[in-house]
Formats: sequence, C-alpha cells, structure tokens
Amino acid sequence: MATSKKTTHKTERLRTVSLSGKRHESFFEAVYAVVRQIPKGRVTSYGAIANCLGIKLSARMVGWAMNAAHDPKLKVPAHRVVNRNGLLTGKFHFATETRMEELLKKEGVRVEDDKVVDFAEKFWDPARAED
DNA sequence: CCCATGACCACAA
DNA sequence: ATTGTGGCCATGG
Repeated sequence: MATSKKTTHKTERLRTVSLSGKRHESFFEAVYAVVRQIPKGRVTSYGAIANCLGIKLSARMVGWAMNAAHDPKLKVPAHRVVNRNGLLTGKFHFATETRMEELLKKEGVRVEDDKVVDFAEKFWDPARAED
C-alpha cells in the first residue's frame, strides 16, 4: 500500500478533537480541561489524560500541552500531572526544581526521591471519576 | 519537504 | 529490574 504519509492529515485531526462527544477548539484546551478537574491532593498521569481524550493522540502531546500551560491565567495545576511511574518528570520545567514537589506536599501528597508516595492511592483517573 | 526534539508509554530482550 | 526500540502528534529549523 501507499507509504505516503501526509502531514496535513494530522493537523486536520487536531482541530477537531473528539473527547467524550464534546468538540473542543484545540487539543490544548481539552487537556487543560481535564487537568483542571484533578482534585486537590490527587495526581494523574500524562497517559491517563491522553487516554481520556481518546488515545488516538499521545501522552507526549499532553506534556507538550503543559509546556504551553505556564500561563497562570489558564489555571492549570500542572504539578498534579506526573508520569505513569509517579515520577515528577516535569519538575525541571517549573520555576524552580523543587517547586512541583513543594506544591504537592502542600496538598498532602508525599513525595520521596522525586516520586509520589502511594501513587496508586493518590492517582486520579480522569476517565473514571470525571465529575 | 525532511529532520530533530519533546514534562510519554508499551513492549521485547 | 534495566536497556533499547517503535509509536504517537505537534512544532521549529
């Protein structure tokens, strides 16, 4: 079969992201919407968010979206998003190295060695308890 | 248009 | 358990 991959196809898909039957203006907004719903004292993973959006995308893009979420106006608690390992992989992208960890600790999330303690308990699945 | 990178994830050895 | 590779989509040079 044809091995021609058209980049135009991808861009088109991004414009209309179908998540839970709702159409968002952009992929980023969709991600923000999910992250904002993460309860205080809980965390989730990039993959879980991507999964909630319809898996078609990729966990990488979720992280990329966070990269653009630095605007405080967006009110995106990026510190509650860690990787599937419970590791604070994005801590280096915050104002300071310890900022993410401190924010989590303030919410009652214990962090040890850049990793969320009792990650399984603190984990919040957006596709499961999306309220 | 081709190439390289990225706050990831899953699988194979 | 650790390491390597592929896939995923977007963005920038």
